[in-house]
Amino acid sequence: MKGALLIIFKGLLLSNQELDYLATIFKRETFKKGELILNSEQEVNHQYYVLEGCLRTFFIDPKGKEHTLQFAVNDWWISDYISYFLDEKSLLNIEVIKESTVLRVEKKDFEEALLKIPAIEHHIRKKVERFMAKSQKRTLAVLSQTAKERYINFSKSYANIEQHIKNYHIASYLGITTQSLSRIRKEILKG
Amino acid sequence: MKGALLIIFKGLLLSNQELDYLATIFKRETFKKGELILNSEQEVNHQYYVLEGCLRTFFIDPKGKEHTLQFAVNDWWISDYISYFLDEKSLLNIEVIKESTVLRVEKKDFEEALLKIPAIEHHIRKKVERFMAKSQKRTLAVLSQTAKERYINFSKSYANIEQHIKNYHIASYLGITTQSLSRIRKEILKG
DNA sequence: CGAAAATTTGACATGACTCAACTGGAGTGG
DNA sequence: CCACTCCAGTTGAGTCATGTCAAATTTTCG
Repeated sequence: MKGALLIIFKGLLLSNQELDYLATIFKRETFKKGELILNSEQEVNHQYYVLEGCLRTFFIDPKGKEHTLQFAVNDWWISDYISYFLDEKSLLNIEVIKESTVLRVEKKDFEEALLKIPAIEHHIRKKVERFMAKSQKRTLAVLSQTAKERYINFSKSYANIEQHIKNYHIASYLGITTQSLSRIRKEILKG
Repeated sequence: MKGALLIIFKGLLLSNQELDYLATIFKRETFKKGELILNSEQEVNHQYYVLEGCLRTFFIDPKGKEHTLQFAVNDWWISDYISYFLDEKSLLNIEVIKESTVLRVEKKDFEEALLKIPAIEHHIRKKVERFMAKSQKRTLAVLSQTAKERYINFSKSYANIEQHIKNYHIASYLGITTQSLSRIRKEILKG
């Protein structure tokens, strides 16, 4: 567990005592491909750090269509952050795309750790800031780019995970149908 | 200035000494309607806290079309956070929609303050978290809702600012043209 | 191998865009 | 006080990107 913590908080100089304490609040869990590990309608009060694997959060709209908000692979955090950060009822689902090993931490415990260890609060703030800037970039992409442009950028940014995931995962991330994605790919191949 | 700081950091118990220190890093500025207060192509290393007024950040895509990312009114922060948080070149512009009074703070100074006063670091982390969750909500809205639905939700959420802003500001926030917005409104009026 | 799931293809529908013309206020100045 | 201009907003006609529905094909995996 301590090894994993060194990965999460790499760059920080934590004492052995601090690491021991942190080790008590993270629980290692393993999930199989296809599992839905979050689909409550209640507030989400935990998050996961991904050690290994691939997961996604998605939203099911009133018409039943899925929209993927985020993929998470090694060294990413994942949760329903809309619920977690705003203390609202959960809207999102988390699906395990590839067998995954994660560290689960409860909000209550994590908040306590952030208060006790200012270096971690600082580290996490920086992480959330980058997360938020990336989210804004995504909004801009959806607003300003065509489906084809978004797909091309997606392929570049997520080259490493594009193999593991289904086309309908990509389509639902890009905000298009699988049929459109199929046509876009065909068009790109033609040149 | 101290009064303004009490608004920014309301809920925090700051000593007089801390307030004096903070007062040295925030500079009050006033802008007139129509001013463009950010359109550099360099990294953005400052942000604004809005005391009074209304501003927006927008992106101009390669075809010259504007996309509004964020409106900011009283008690909001505004900057090109894509540049500020990711240390990338600026993509965004900030336009003053209504005469505004803001407090400007440099990133260097602000980061120092966050390190010196952990209570502020904590406060700001919580703020960024909510900001990020709202940004994710926006992404979901753009992906899952029709233009009409987005407009209706916008009207509800921003009822207070809808009067001040032009239709083309709203349209560029919703990701549609002014013509489409005009048609949507007509349709809504008909019932 | 065979069934189920995923993807592709075709025909058609539709929401939103583009371009261009028109309307209606808000100022401005003679 | 009217004529003029400018800007925002609206309307119309045609186009285009993407969606829908249904069927065909390919891939996956028990």
